[in-house]
Amino acid sequence: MTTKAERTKQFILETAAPIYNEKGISGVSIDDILEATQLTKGCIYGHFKGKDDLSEQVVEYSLNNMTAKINAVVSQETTARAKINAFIDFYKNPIATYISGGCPIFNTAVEVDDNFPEIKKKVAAKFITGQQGLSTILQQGIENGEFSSELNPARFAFKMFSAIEGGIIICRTIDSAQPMFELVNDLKKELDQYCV
Amino acid sequence: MTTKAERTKQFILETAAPIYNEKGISGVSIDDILEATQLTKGCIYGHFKGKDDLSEQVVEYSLNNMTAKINAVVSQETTARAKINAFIDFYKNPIATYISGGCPIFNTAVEVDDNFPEIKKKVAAKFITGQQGLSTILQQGIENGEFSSELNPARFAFKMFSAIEGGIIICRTIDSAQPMFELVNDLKKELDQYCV
DNA sequence: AATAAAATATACCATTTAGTATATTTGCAT
DNA sequence: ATGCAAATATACTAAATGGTATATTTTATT
Repeated sequence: MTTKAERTKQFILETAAPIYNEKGISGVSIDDILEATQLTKGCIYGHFKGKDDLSEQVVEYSLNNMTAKINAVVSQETTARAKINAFIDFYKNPIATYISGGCPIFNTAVEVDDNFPEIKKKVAAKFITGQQGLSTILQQGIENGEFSSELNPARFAFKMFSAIEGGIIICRTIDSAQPMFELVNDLKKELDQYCV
Repeated sequence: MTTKAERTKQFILETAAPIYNEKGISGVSIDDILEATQLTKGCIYGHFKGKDDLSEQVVEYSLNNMTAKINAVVSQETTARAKINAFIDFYKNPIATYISGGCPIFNTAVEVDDNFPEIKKKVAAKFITGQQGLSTILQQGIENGEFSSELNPARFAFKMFSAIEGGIIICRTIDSAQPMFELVNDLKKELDQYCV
């Protein structure tokens, strides 16, 4: 059974997550969170040591939430090809993103790069496990005969992930989803070339 | 002849640019700029209306500086192929970037997405002209027989640019340039396929 | 060299922000 | 149902931040 405090903390994390994703860590104030949650300082500071702690936990929540969602979508599929397509499709709409404000993994990566070493480590870990996950799927696709051994799993995974994340950012900035749809098709076609 | 004020303003922009690129607009305080420039508030506010104005002009300076540098590098080459390679190579080192802190176009894009509509417009314009520039180079490459007409200039340009920018961010976060070097090679190889 | 205008420095103010001490309310085991 | 501990609210403080009014210095023209 969940205690009241656990539920409140969860509620804070859930409510703060999109705000952090939109405004960025430096752009969020405690008052923003108070207003959104309709809670008070005493309550927030009862659950978090301070703003740094709050930021760290909110970002961690967003990262975990995002990767869990991706894993859920991908693991529903059975073939390697279908898994990769599911991954690509998960990201295909750059405007209406899973969590408002774009991909939290990337948004966070850009911001913490030079200034938040602790959070940076967490994002880096997500990149590495994500990259490994995609590589493994592609590798298994080669092993079970879906893909030709010409395919380099790690390199294709990196290129695909980079292009998708970069594409999202460009599309969100120019307010057009069209290039992303084309990109998604191109990436699928590129993988087609390795289908035996 | 440049006046003292013009030189001071230029100095402020130059000095502030990497700070903004590293910390982000929301992460920079006026005091950061005062400390870096060793100037005083009276001086800063003599040149800029306020923090918003300063931010806007610094970002604009960084964007223009970046695109001018890219243009310089690309326009030195004569063939379409060499121009594209020059573009790719310009971005190939994600750790030691032209301006400290990564690509200012992308860093800015991520931050202003939801909160700074005026600056967002400027970044969007850079994306669009950049995309057009690359497309035009590829198109001319087709026309002069360097590339096959199978190549879709706009789509290849978008994929390439997205992958490069996404790759930079991932590499900077995981503190490794290796995947970027591989990506750069893969992109060049991909373009090779269209060489006649 | 003198001077007006432009540029820069100094000293201050108001607001926002993070954080804390303490009071009050609420949850929950007995 | 009651009492205690946990959770939340209130009221306050200190520091940081953006901004301004005014004084001083510097630049450049005559």
